[in-house]
Formats: sequence, structure tokens, C-alpha cells
Amino acid sequence: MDTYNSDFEKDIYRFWEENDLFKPEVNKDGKPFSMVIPPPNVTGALHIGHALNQTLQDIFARYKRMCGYSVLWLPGTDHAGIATQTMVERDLAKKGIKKEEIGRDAFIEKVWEWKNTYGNRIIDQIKRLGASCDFSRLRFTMDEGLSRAVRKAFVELYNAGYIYKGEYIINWCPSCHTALSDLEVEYEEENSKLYYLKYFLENSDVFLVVATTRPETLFGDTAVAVNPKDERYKHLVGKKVVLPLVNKLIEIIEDEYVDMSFGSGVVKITPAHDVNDFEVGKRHNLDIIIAIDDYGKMTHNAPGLEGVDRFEARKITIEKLKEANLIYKIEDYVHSVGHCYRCGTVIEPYISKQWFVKTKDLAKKAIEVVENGSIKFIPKHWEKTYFEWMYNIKDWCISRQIWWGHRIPAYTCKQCGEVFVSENPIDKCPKCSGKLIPETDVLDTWFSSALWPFSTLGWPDNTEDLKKFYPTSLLLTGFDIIFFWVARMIMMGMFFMNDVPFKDVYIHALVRDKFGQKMSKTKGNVIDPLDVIEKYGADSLRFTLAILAAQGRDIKLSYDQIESYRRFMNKIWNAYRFIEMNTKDFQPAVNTNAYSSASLWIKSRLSKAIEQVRQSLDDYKFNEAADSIYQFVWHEFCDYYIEMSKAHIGKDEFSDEVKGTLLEVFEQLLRLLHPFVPFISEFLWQKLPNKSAKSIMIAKYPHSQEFATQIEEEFECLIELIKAMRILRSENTIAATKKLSFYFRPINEFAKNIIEKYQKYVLLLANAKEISIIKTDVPKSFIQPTKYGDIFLEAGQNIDVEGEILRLKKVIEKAQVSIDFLNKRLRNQEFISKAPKQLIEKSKKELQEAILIKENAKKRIEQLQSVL
RNA sequence: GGGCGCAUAGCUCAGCUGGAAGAGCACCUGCCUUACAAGCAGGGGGUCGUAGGUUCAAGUCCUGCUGCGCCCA
Repeated sequence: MDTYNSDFEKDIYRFWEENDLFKPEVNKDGKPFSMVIPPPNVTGALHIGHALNQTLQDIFARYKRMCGYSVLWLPGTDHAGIATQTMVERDLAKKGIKKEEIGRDAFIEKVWEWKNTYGNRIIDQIKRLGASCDFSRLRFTMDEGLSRAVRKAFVELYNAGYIYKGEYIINWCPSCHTALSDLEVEYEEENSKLYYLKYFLENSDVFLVVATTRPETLFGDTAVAVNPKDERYKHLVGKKVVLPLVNKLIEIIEDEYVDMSFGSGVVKITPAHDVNDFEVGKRHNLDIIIAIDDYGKMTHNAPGLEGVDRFEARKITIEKLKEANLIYKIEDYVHSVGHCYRCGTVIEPYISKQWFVKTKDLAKKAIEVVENGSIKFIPKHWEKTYFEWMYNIKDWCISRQIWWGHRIPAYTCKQCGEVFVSENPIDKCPKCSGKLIPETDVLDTWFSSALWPFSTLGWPDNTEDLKKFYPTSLLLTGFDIIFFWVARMIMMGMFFMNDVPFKDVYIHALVRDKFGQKMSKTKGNVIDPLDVIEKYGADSLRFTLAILAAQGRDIKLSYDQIESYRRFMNKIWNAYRFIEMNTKDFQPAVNTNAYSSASLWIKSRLSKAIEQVRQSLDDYKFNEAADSIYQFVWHEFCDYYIEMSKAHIGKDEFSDEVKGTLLEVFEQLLRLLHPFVPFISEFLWQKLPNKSAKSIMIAKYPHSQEFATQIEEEFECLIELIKAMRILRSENTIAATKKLSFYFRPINEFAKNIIEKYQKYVLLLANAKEISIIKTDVPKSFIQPTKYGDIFLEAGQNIDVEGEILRLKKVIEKAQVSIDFLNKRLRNQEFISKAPKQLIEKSKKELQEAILIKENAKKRIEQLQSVL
């Protein structure tokens, strides 16, 4: 093994799978910890957002598993009604087949074929990331069990009065040819025109100016409206105007809804094609005239335009209005237009019979459980977003006019017209024995997703899994689906299980490109996680995502960052190589009582790192956890302990002890690392002589220990002195390879003891020939003052006196800043009386140290100047 | 229009309950020192968006303002 290469990842994953390590049964007796995966679309391909989501969940799954929990992380996919149907339709279209030609059943069969062929793609991709989901429990929203759960849920909600069918104006996508819920409409600001049309008063050549962005809808106008407070039009209310082009009379009504400042203050009312107008229409009992059909084409109500597309119809209408001199003026106008979230088509408000979930009461409980802390959002501020939506929740349109999905389990009697719902198919009317016609609409995919936390565990059966793992412990997802999914799961969980679906909800950020732009295929700025895995390995990607996952901020990701954390993988790899090289023929001693100081120190530092990582993970601070490990591994274990170990190995009585400690600490830090970088940690762990289990996955997560603070104080001094020596070398541009002689003038016994006690480490890490303790100055030398005393380096003949003076002046300057700051603080009577004692003492000590450094540097400058 | 978030080193960002500003990348200097040049050692660089307030002490708490982003209507 020479250099790091992530090729082993696939083998490692296979090893885990073959040993069945992803099942909760590996810790049968542990306390349950459960998560359900936010089910990706079965048509989907893994994108970087999934990668982040999966990585963070896997970190938790592995962490909790190693802590002894019986971890169930349940995977699955959702059937993504519209998306999947569209995709298969497109496939068929290539072969020249329309779905209507083959019929509903045959089409659905085609979709299943497609699903069975390609539906596991995203699951396989998730595996590449190292996800430790229990794939034996893999679920799909359309599978048998979940479909049963959906039917049961529908029937129960219906019977409890929470589902109703009615004719309402809904968001309609003329392209997908289905109703959409409010959430599935995306609004975009668009540059458009505002048309001011002339509506003449009946039998008059006086006209009202009516402003509209959609002149083509005038064919559906059944009134014009003014605000009751609007003095300009008060006298006209109740009179009639002539509808342009149609030449029909419609009434002038008054309604609060009208904004007096919009246009001329007179608006046309088109109940069939505008949500607000629909409400106005209801209040005033207006006729409803449908001018645009379900394919977005004009109806017979638009004379001469029947069958013309709505946008084409707009142009023609304008031309006609112009010809008839019915346009008062046209202005540029910016307004927001709703689009279908799936296909981008402009939404057409449309009146039709749809099924709705009555949400107000369901929301009440869902609000309560967040208010009372039964469910916690992390970061907490997302609770506000949640409440905001929940307080203003609208009924949820759940029917979709497509074929792929859960068919609504409702039946209408052909004879008596009665509607029945039933979990199991029925064909005879229970009332009149007439023939029952099954509902053709299917349910919104999110309806089945809302049941996910319990339907996947076996509900409606009271299975062992359901008993053990519901409520789930943690839901980890993106903020974009708080309304779509999180809120609805809470409502459904409360209704069906009478308990929350999860206790903690961690909301993670969006992954953007390095310019902060949303990644999208059209922009061409996507970072494909599978690409990254190919190039850098899943571990590098995971570690990068984890260390960037600070709460409440989006992640700007670039290849540079991934590259830099790949270097970290390489560093770990090489640390292992060093250890392996040096412990080849070494058998760990059973009981080592005598430890070298370096070993005591690194174990103390490791303990601190463990503590920090555990604490950070418990607080969902992935970035802090990852950073703590990074700092420890690189800048303590590698930079210092491994270097210091070279002073012992093969050189003194601690040789074996140090080898043992290298293995011991490295073994622990692999376990510490495992949740973040599962592959390399497992791969290297398998090679260790001191591994404790079949797999690192089921080894225990390390615990911290208490160590005397003394060892850390000693090493703090030691490291500062080593650094001082390195500064002298570097500032005087002396090659790292040249062995030097240093002198140390300690300020006290403690400092003197450190240099003596740890001479071995000093010599090695500063690459020194010798280090002598002295009491006086060393003339003709470079000096580096520290708070523990001065370090000298003999300058030989060619000392650059001026350069050295300049350098020392900087030292003085720095010390002076400290002195001024601390003096100011300590002379402040209020500080002395109010600040904590510890801080006062610390400040006094620091002041003394700064003064000492300054004085010594000053003296040296004077000396040097006398030489000049 | 309502709500939320962000503004800290050239870039990307940490900074918990307030006690002298940190990391990674980039940059400069010197090194192929026998784990690692995907590396080692050292260095420069910030009046923490702005104006006030609370406090002995404010990047950190409060208020106004400016700029950017997101969500909802």
C-alpha cells in the first residue's frame, strides 16, 4: 500500500452488507433509535442535496449504532405520481405510443416495468455514499403494504369528516392535465402588460376603464366590481356595462376585495378563471362561465376562438379589441405568475370537482406538539416558518387526474349517486344495489408520504417494528419540504398514531455552487456526487459536506474544498502507514504501566477531542464535530505525537509503550472518525492488530477519560518553546535539515524542568544538536523571547544586526499592545470590582509575561546597537 | 405587503451561555527532514456592513439604517 486511493470503498460496502450490519438487530438489546429516510423520487438520480441529506443521516445512524442503540434507518422511495407518469409517457411517445391508446391498466403495467428496471437506481447510488440503511426493510410508497395504509388512512379520514369532495377553483396544470395543491405552484415575477379595456355603460357612450393582465378571460366575465368605499363609482353600482367583444350586459357590483389603487379601481370578475374572482362570485351569486378548458384552450364561450390556445387567444383578443377601439391604454407591468412545479407550465385556475383534506383541526394538534416541545426543530427558527404556515393553512387538494398513484378508494353509485369509501373494492351499492363506479382520480403523492413514518413500519398492523420504533427519533431533511412533508407527517402522525412521528427535526441547508447559485442542470453548475465519489471517494465528499454543514447557512460547495478534505484522507492514510511500518512485529503489551509523557499528553488530548465530538454531535453541530476531529488528527496526533514518537521508537525504554500507544490512539481515532468517513476508517481498522470487533461499525464509540491538567500545561510550554526555536530557524532562513544549537534562559524552575525533562522531544522537533540551559545572555546570537524565557540561537560571524533589530522591534510592538490593553483593564476600578477574580488574576499574569518579553527584547536591541 | 436568514482575512466560512478575533483555501519565505511535496516549518493579512444603546467589558445582547438572499401572500 503506497498512496491513498479510495478504490477499496466498494469492497468495504460489500463486507458490511454481507455481514448484515445495517440491521437494528446488531444491537438487539439497545435502546431504539430510528429514522426514516426522506424518500427520493423513484425516477430520481442522486444529486448533491441527497448526498448531504444522506451523509448527515448516516453520521447519526453510525454514531448511535456505535453508542449501542438499536438503530433502524429505514430507506425507501416514493412513486412521484406526476414525475414518473410523465417520464414513462415520454418513453412511450418515443415508440409512438400514447397512453390513451393502450389504456389505464396497460399503462400502469408499463410504469411498473419501468420502476422494476430503473427504480433501484437511486438506492444503489445512496449505497455508494456509504449509507447504512437497513435495506432489507426497503419500502416504496406504491408497494402492497403502503397502498393498504393509504386506503385505510383515506377511509378513516373520510369517515371522521376530514376528507370531502367538492367543486372548487383549484390550480390546474393544462400540460400535466391534473389538479395541483397550492404548494405545487411556483410563483415567478414576470414582465407583462396591463391592459386597460373600455367597458361601455349600457346605452351610453361613457365607458369604465377596466385593467387586466389577462384580456382573454373576458369571455368568462360575469361582472365588474368596484370598492364600496370608492366615491368615483358609487353612483354606478347596480348599473350594467357591455362586455367587450361579447356585447353581453354584466352588472357593476361592489366588493371589499377590490383594490381602489389598482388600475382605475374597476376590475373584471371572472369567477371561473381567478381564485379571488371565484370568491367574489360566490358572495354575489354570479354566473360561472368557463372560457378556457382543461387543456388550456378556449371554449365555445369565446366566440371565434374555440380551440385556440389561451396564449394565442390573448394575442387575438387584443387585436380584436384594438380593431374595435376598446383598448384605452397598455402599460408595462410586472406581476407574479404561477407555474407548475413539475413542467413549468403556467397554472390555470380551474373549477372542477376535487377531493380535499380539511386541515384546520388536524393542524391544531400539529401546532400544539411543536409548541409544547414534543417535537423540536433544529435550528429552532424553523419553528416560526412552520407555525406561520400552519396558522394560515388551507385545505389540501389531494386528488390528481393522472393514472399513476393510489387510486382514491371511493365509489359512486350509478343509480342513486351516493358516494362510498372502502378499503377493499366494492361493486354494489350498499343502499340500492346499483352498480358502483370507482373513482378515477389518484391521490397526491404527498398523501402517502405523509404516512411514511408509520406506514413503513407496518401500520395499520401493530407490528413489532411499529411498537419498537415509533415515534422515530430524528427526521433529517431540507427546509424546502417543511410544508410539503414535515407538517403533513405531523398532522397524520397525530391523527393515526396519536403520537408525534419524530422527536427532533433537523433542517439542513441547501447545497449551492461556489457562487451561491442554486445548482441546476440548465445552469450547468451541478456537482454530481457520483462524479465526486469517482474522483475523490465517498469519504472525502462526506467529510467535506459534514464540515461545511453549519446550522442555518447554505453550503457553497466547490471541487477545491473536496480536494482539500481528500488531503485529510491522505493524511490519515499516511499516519497509518507510519504506524504500520513501526509496529509490524510488535505485540501490544497487556498491561503497560509506565507511559511516556508524550503518550499521556496525546491520550489527554484525544479525550478532549472525543468529548468535543460527542457534544457537537449531540447538539447536531456536524461542522464542529468534523472540525474537532480534523484539528486533533492533523495538528496534534500527526504534527506532534507521531513526531515525538520518533524520539522513543527503537531508541529508549518507552519504545514498546509508544508503539502500543500509537496503535491505541489511532484505533480510537478511527472509531471517532467512523461516522464521518466510514470507508477509510473501516479499511484501516481491519488492518489493526488491536481491533476489537468484526467491524468498526459495531465497535463502541470512544469515551473520554479524565487526565491530570498538569500534562497539558507542560506540553503547552514545551510546544511554545519548540515553536520559538522554529521561528529563529525560519526567520533566519536556515534550512530545516541543518542541526542547530540553542540556548534557553528559563524564567523559572518550571520552564527549566520542561526543557530538561523533554529534551528529547525538543531536539527532534526543533532539529537541534543541543539545547543548553543558561543564566546569562548569549552574545552574538538571535533571540526569541517567550513567556517561559528566552531562546537563543548562535549567530556565528555573519549576523544581520539590522534585520535582527527590526524583528525584535516587532516583538516589542506586539508586547506593547498587550501591555497597554491589560494596563487599561487592570487600572479600571470598575473592572477590578466587577470582573470575575479568575479573569483579574489571568490578566495580571499576562501583563507580567508581556512586560518580560518586551524588556528582554529591548535589552537585546540595546546590545546589538552597541555592536553596531 | 407579511415572515425568516445573512453581512467577520483576497475567497469560503466557524465563533456556544459577552471577557484581548479563528480554520480551510489562496498568497509570501525556506525545505524532497527516512508516514505524507496530496507534505513539513515559518510568515503577512481583519477599526467583525453602518449608526446608536445596555455593560467594567460587545463580533457576541437590544434598536434603527443599508445591502443581499429565501419563503409566504
